Amino acid sequence: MPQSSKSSRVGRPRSEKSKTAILDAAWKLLKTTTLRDLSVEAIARESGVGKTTIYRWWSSKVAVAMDAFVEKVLVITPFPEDVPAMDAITQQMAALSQAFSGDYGRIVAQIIAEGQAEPEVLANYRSHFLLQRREAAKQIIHKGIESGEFDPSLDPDLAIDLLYGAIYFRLLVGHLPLDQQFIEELSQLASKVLKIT
Amino acid sequence: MPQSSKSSRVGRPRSEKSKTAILDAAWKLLKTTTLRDLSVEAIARESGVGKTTIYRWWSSKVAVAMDAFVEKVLVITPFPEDVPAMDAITQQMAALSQAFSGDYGRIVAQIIAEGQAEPEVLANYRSHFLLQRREAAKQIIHKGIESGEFDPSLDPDLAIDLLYGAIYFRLLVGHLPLDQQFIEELSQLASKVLKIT
Amino acid sequence: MPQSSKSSRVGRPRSEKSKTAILDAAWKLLKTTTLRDLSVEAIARESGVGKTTIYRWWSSKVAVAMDAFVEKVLVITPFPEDVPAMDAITQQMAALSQAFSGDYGRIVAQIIAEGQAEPEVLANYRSHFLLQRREAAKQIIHKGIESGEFDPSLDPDLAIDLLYGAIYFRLLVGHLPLDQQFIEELSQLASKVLKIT
Amino acid sequence: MPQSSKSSRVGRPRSEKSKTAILDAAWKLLKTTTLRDLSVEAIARESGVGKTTIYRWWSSKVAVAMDAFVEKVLVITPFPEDVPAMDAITQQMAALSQAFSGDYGRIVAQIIAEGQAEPEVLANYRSHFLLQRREAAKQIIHKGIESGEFDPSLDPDLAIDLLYGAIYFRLLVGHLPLDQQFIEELSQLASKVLKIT
DNA sequence: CACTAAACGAGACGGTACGTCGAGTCTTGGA
DNA sequence: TCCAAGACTCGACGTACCGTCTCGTTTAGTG
Repeated sequence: MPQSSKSSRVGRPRSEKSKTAILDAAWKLLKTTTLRDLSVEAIARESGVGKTTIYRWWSSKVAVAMDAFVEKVLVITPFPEDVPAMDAITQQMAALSQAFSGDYGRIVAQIIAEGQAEPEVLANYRSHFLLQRREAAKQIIHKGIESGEFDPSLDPDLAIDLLYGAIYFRLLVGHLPLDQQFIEELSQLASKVLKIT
Repeated sequence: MPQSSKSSRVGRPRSEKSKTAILDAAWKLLKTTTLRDLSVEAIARESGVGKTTIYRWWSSKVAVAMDAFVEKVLVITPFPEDVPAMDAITQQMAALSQAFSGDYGRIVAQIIAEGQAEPEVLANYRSHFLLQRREAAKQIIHKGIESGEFDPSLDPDLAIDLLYGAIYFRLLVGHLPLDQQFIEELSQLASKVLKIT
Repeated sequence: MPQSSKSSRVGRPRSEKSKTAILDAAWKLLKTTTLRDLSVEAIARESGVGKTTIYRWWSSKVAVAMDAFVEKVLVITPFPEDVPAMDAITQQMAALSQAFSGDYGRIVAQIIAEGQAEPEVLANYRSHFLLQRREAAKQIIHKGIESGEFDPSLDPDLAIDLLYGAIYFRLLVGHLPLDQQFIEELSQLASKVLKIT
Repeated sequence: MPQSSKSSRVGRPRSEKSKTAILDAAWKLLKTTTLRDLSVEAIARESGVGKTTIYRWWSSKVAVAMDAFVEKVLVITPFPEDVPAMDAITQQMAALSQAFSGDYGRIVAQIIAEGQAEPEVLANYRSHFLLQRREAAKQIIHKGIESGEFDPSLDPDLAIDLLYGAIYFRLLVGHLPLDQQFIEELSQLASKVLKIT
């Protein structure tokens, strides 16, 4: 996207003011309605921007929502460093569960929901958020295996799916809460999954 | 809703023909579009029924879809009986993964997706599908604990969230497929989660 | 249009209230703006009616304007009866000129203008207004010929085009006013055109 | 606008290339669409010119169209000289009718149409085209009166409105064609209007 | 057997949002 | 200072569905 360097340098440049107004408005609206009920029209109204301007830069309301989301919450839930692999995993899972139990989670859930009808949205979610976190998690698992802490026969992808799948499952289906007790028990069970038996 | 017994017995009774026409039409449409793009208007058009009739008996298109879904797929993926607990679990997970990798899965995913904006839909999903299967799974886990096969310190809910969460995670986020390899590895890892170490 | 008698009698009947609200609103707006600047959106807003309702019954804003116009001014400028043919013509021309010098004329001019881009509009104007008046005028000319008052070699169509063409010319091009002097001189010149020389 | 003589001589001079590109593009587009459907945007696109440049020199698309029109067709339908007044009139009317029955007429009609909503356009039409022709016609009528050919009691303006009004009437309302028969009968009737009885 | 009352199909209703187009204005860098 | 390019706000377009509202028409049972 940042075709920075040389590319088209003629014409009026994109207005940063409009861009941030749009993202701010989207974010503000997202906090009070569902992504489902959000509309491009409302974003335009709220941000004082023409609808055309939104459509010029984003393909749909969900794309706007995703960008707004990225801007606001990108830095959340990093993996801790310089701790044993097991601790890094459990601490990050705890942080994610925590984050998912608030606004952050509600919006992630809605993005994944919209993604069921728009594959491109889901693909964006994966490439913008999920994959890099999975990569980080895999690194840690590998480190854990190398240090003899984790079971070398593990498939890291599957292990991640189990541990994080539990979090997403509760987030999306809502049959049980992402509360403190969940976090604690999950950490314990994670040991069983990851460590050598 | 089923004010069965005594209540109002006067007036024209509900038309079974319309009911099935509606559910059939909904199901047919669901196979070619998304639940998102399904509309009450289209169901009415397709089934040759007045919109009013649909709204008289269902609160939304998702409610219709869920009923259509129930009618068609209720009997899928039972837990096998008279086998060791571990086998019962893995066989059922395999069956569910299999089912989720086709139309069944696509529609479940869309129902959960719609549920993000309509809590009542999600509640229906849980009460109509999820909970009874979770109950069955818990029974089996308890049986496994009693027989000394499974770890008695397990929280069955959490164990289920890990194992089935992995399936739902892949179904909803689509980062990896619900294929044969997944099923096999999942079964192996399930042992680690459930059995005594 | 009035498919009165038998035709489709199912479904909710058309709302007379909406119909008149639409025509009233259109007429009101026409008095303060141009037909060009009139919009379906504005009519809907002003009449408190959904846009769909307008589009259900009319093909464009001009069609609405024409109907509004018909409703309001259909009865204007009839040919007087029981007077000599010459007087009938001149009196009606005077009445028309008068009418055309006000709102009535402004709107007729705009309808004809819109008609330049939409042939169907022009066709409607001709069939709803023009032709019946021309027929009436022809009748009178024939009567005048029979009574020996008018020149029997006249082509009534052409004569009408000259006399009324002058009125429309001034209306549409605006180079000279449709004032009292015009009316008087036109009446005199009409004699020359119509009578036996 | 033509601040001709001395005024600001600094800065980049107006590009003749752009000017002709604009007028050519406008004319080309006019031949395939209506003036109504013509847009500044399309002219800019077609001529490879910035919209700003068009707005810098013309007030609207109609102004451009009029200029394009002037450039292309100004020299049409002069009054013949050195013939009897009656012949000069009828020959010119014939030529005008002829011209009006083709592209020329279609565009004139559309200019007058646009003029209903933009008075300035109509004023331009009158000053650029109509008035000079009317002046010429009046000259001829006066000549005819002086030569004893025409009725001295005539109001030339009114006479012109009758004769040319018939042509404009048919052009703009389209109820009858501007064909050969019309031209012939119009010439005959013109005699009756103009000559001494 | 007539009467009542609810369900039915049809389809019109007031709305909201869609995604697009063109209007006229503004803001760059280059000529 | 002009020009092309192109981004800007604005307002209207015509369409699709929403959920509600009449209509006239079944289709039972009840009196």
